[in-house]
Amino acid sequence: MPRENQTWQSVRDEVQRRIQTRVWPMGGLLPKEEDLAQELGCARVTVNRALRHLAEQGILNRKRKSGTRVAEFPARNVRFRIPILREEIEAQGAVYSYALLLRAQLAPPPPVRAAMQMKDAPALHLQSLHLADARPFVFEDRWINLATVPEAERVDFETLSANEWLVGHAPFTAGDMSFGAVRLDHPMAKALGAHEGDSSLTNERLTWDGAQSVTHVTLTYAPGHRIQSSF
Amino acid sequence: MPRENQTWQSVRDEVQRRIQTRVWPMGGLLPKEEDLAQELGCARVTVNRALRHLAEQGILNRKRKSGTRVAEFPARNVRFRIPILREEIEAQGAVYSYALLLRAQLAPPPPVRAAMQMKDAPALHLQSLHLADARPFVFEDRWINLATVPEAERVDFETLSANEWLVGHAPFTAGDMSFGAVRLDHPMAKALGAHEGDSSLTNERLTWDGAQSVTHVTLTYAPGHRIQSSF
DNA sequence: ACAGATAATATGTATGTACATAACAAGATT
DNA sequence: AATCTTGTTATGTACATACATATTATCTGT
Repeated sequence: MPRENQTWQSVRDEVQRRIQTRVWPMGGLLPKEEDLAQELGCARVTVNRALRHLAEQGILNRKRKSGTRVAEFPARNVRFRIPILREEIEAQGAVYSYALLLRAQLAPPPPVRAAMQMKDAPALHLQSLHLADARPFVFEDRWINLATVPEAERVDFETLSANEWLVGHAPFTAGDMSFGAVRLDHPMAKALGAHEGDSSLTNERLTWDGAQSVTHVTLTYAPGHRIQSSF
Repeated sequence: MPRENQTWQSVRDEVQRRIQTRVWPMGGLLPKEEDLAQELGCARVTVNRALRHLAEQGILNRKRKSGTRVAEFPARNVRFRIPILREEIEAQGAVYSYALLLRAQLAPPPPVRAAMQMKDAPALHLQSLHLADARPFVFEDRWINLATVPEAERVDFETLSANEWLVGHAPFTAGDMSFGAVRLDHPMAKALGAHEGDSSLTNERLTWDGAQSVTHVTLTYAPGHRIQSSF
């Protein structure tokens, strides 16, 4: 029996076409992989890969035994690329620079301490500014768990940003990230070269190495900054 | 020759472990799939799947012939699940409700028209509010391209939100999304039950069906709202 | 020396096959 | 009826193998 040598991408496209043209309505059940493979003239594994890909994007829901259905509400999974700050700035053709504003060693305030799940041990607190073409781009407020990364205590972070040092020295296994908006208070506005009361995008990250927290960062972008993605 | 029946997940974990423990330093070259497969006692395809997965997350860079390297700057791809508003609200245990504030048919303002790449044809303009437990959750400002979705003209959107109607009636093939922050002006603050000058997270989406734009939305969340993700 | 053809190589993917696993269904047991 | 057991089924994944494709390295003729 001749196979027509479909690629998994072509299967994906055909499936998407059938969803768009309502051949398979929202919430509807797809034929099983085996039948689909036979109909399209390819191997089941090829269909499997295509469907798995669409499921990862949130377009299909798959469950063993029950089968594959078109997602009722296409809660698409949008992916944002989160580069290191130097890269983000240089990618837009600007010159990157960095300034350390504060370096202290003390117990973090309760909310941070709770989020990082650490005892009342001291942590390293850093505040710094990342600039694009000498204009403030983002303000970084960071806590580093010295129980997890003791070497950080001996780094001065004057020339190398914690952002980059940690990437090279503190591996992590998992993390959480969130975006929000914040009204700039006077000192933050001053640091960012903006006006008090301006609105900024903030990005909060918490990383873990196993069960131990590594670092907690809050990035406050200069007003007007957006993060983008395509899907 | 006995295979040890590795799963691709176990290969992924082992690779991640070696990256973390600096067995394979940042920017370093990994052995080729074939060798790795032999070393770990599994098939090359299994290694392929594991490495492909890590590359998708931005942890590895792969290029034909050149091989696989540990990403210099681990620009991890963070995925956000973007559900329909009703789902997002009900998922947090609140009662969903919706109110249409404005419905008009006119040519969109230049920035929107440019983004949607439409002539000076009229579009459908909708403003509405989505509420969680009767408290404003997000303000929606939407333009619908009537050249692409003419049926929208005959829908009143009084009870069914455009958010949900479009999901069921206007398929799209691609889209862009961005997040930003905005300072609330007086009318917007009033609509959201907030104060003028408060800071809100905004989410802008533009969807396409092939070369034609479908809809352009700006969501303005109530102050304090954050979007989250794990990685 | 240089441009263009050619070979070598690592990843990418398609196939047939086999078995694992989750989830539901139906039947057996209490 | 409630619970436990046992099938059945569709997806999930592992393997050997073969070939495709992109990219680099090398050779070759001028």
